[in-house]
Amino acid sequence: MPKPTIVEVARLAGVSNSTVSRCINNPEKVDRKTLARVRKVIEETGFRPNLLAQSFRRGRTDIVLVVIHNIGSSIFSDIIDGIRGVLGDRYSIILMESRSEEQGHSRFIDLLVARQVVGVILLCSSPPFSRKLVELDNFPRLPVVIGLEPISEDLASLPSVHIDNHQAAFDATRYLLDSGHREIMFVSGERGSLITQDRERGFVAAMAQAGIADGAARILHAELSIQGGIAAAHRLFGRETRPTALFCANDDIALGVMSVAPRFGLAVPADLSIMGFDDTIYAAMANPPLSTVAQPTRDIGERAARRLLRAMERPDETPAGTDELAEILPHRLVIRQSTAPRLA
Amino acid sequence: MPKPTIVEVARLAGVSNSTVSRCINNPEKVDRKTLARVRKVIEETGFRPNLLAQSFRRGRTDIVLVVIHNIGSSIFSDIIDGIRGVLGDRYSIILMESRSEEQGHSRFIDLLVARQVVGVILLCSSPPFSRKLVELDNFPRLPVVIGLEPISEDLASLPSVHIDNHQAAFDATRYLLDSGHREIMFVSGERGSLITQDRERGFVAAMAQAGIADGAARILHAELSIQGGIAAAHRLFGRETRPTALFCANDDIALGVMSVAPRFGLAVPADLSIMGFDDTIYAAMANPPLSTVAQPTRDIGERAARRLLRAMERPDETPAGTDELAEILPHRLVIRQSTAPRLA
DNA sequence: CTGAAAGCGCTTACAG
DNA sequence: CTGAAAGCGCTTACAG
Repeated sequence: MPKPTIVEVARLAGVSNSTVSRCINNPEKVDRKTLARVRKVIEETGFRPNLLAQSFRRGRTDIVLVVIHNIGSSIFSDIIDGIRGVLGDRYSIILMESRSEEQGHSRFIDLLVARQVVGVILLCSSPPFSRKLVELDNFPRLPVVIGLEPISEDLASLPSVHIDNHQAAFDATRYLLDSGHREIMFVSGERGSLITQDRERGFVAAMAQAGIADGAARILHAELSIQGGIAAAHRLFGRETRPTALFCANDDIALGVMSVAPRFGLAVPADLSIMGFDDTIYAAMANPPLSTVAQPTRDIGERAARRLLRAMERPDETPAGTDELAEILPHRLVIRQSTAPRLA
Repeated sequence: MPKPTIVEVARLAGVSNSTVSRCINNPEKVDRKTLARVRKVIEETGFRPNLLAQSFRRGRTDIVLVVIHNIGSSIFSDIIDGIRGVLGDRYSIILMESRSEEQGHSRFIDLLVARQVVGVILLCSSPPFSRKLVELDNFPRLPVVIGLEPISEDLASLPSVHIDNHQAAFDATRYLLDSGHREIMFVSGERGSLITQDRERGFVAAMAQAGIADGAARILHAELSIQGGIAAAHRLFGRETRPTALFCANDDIALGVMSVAPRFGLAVPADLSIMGFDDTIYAAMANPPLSTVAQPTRDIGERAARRLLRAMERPDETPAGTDELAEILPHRLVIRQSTAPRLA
């Protein structure tokens, strides 16, 4: 048997389509008896409105798109929990990996332009996305909020929720300096992203404040992954002068470095202190447990979702008008056993 | 200015809506000159078909839903790469966490019933999903393929792609036995899932073959996470007789156990051999690197996608007719340094 | 190769 | 509180 439509329900209940529609969407506007009768028919027939038709007719869905870099990264898990907690009941959340865009399987723009989604939370604002979004600005504004990563230049007008990456990198570097280290290097992320730049400036500033002027020369770029960390370690430990402390742009890089260190005769933290970033669940599992910079992931998700909610509910309101464009959340140094005072 | 519709394009190009529609969907059926003219207008106006209208009209989308347990788990990353490689150009892939279902933010059924998706790949077939799917069977069949986990009883009629979990657990246990261990325990997953049962039977069988009859008594149930491993370790190491080897249902459990072992004075692998499951990227990073059972993740993704493709393209064909319902892929023992022969 | 026409399943003013 | 009617933007036989 074919799926029942609203027409069929109306016929069986002896009312008009309009009334059935109201029973679904505005039950308070319907007479109690009518409502009961219609609901009974809906129950009996197993009718469910065709969401495709509904969305089409209304010109909007109730789907929020959350873009992450890749699903393998555990840091997104908490953020998305936060998002779901805020958006959960009213909106569906679909996930998209920005990675897939890079691979050329691009549905992103289709989703947006076709108004298949009502809002977007960008948990990564890497170049391919930002450019595409900007190219879209001749289309009606779609609410977009950036979480986790600070905005790229392209997206400077969008609201965002993230930590102060400059300060976080400054604090982490400062901690290593205070532990007596001088030969510190920063294994940073991919060149060019704003988040990377922020952190690099924080690193350089902390080094400069400690009287080390060539901070910028002590920055290495790596892919933000275990592989990236391993590759960086090989470049790093092959040199004549080795650092005594390493600050890494994320925990995966730090774990990669840590796995390679023994092969170069380096013990962590005796010979080499390592500091990560993100405080993923694997940081605490490392041996030795990894010191790192924690971000309030769940909170980032919740706040990003709240801002998106506001933007979706009041599309007329200029985001800049409400409050600060960027919402800055506190970070926290988590000191474990991968860092230690420099041996004299 | 409002978004142009097909009507507007037709007017500007001096043709009918039908022709514009053909230019988009069946350009080969349109005169070259006409096509060029229409395409020019499309270009100039920036027209893009409203996918919502398109999908509604066609009664189908081009969206495939992939359900994973949670995005924090790195094992899904490769699988989804595989899926995307096969499905990528023709279909959009959206991800859904089954976790969110458990939290009650259920959009799953809506997505299916409303035909907002044309196919589903279930990378977890835990109870809430399987039950809901089964309840749906009065609705038109939606192509569904199960990957990674073997089917649950509820979903016995669906095609699936996975390793032989019974054999894999048997092989892993056998390896520990061959290394001289007798006091082996299996830290299994949550009770009741079919994949767990398969592995438990494999464990018991290997133990029995080695003359250890009480294998079933040597099974512990844990949540498939680092936390689960930590909790299991506390239960386990508090006992009087401690095992000399542990086989864990996934790498996260193994890592959790490994992180706790030192607190009980247990060195890995000297006092305790630990074997994981899945070979996630973090297994190789552990200290000592974790021995584990590798699944051909990318291949699982690709094959699941191919089966789904076939099911979507030939909806009439009974899945059972094509070939075996379950496609079994080879697993592989990856022996690193967390396992060692039992000390005499 | 092209156009006129019907229709997908809903929602939404509008009138009563 | 309810119904008749129009219409959202497309696609698809059908006729020419």
